[in-house]
Amino acid sequence: MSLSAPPRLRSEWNPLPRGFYGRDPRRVARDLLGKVLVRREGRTFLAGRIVETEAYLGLDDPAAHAAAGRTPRNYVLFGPPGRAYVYFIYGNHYCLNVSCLPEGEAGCVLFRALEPLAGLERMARNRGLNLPSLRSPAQLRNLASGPGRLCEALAITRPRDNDADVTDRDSPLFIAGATGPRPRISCTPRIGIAKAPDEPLRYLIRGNPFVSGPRL
DNA sequence: TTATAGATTGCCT
DNA sequence: GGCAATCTATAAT
Repeated sequence: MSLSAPPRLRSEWNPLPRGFYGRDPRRVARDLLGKVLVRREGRTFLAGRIVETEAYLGLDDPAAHAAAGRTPRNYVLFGPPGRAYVYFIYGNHYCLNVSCLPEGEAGCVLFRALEPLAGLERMARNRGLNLPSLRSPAQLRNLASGPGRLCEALAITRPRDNDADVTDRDSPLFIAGATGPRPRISCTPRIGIAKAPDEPLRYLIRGNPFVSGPRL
């Protein structure tokens, strides 16, 4: 299924350094594919391989929350790189981003889909699914495919997880590197936005079944 | 103070 | 494919 095999053991989840995030969001979005998003819930660890991301460029990107300038909602985007930006949308769902670019510049990457690696039972429960449904390939695909589903599976909410440091292995939310060959990547327009809909800023692992929406 | 759109999802026909 | 759910940020009055 996947060309590169991400680590499934907690001891091998080593956070990426802050410098990884202090770059152009397009580069970060592409390089995050294949990496591992790790969620700690008490003693339980949930993890998934990042298979789909979108870049949001900051003040000059009309589709980005940062385009409105710094507000109480989006202040994390203007802070140091490598922090979680969590927001609530459509009265129903949370979405997870990570801040990019040096402090003072507001770019970010939206996480759109995960391939579940660890804690699948807990994810299913968080999503309101029963455990037998995990045996259905379709249900398994839907576990964390989509920005809202991903947050529900990992129980990511605001304000609790907003501004979490994803470079700290003791954080409730961090991102670990991966070994093995780099995944094959496709680039498409972003999904679900009305402004700047044609910019090719969505990145995905080619052919991966956990990607949401058009797979290309 | 009121109105509206929104980086989504799931259920309906 | 259509649309309601349901809250927040921001724009308009």
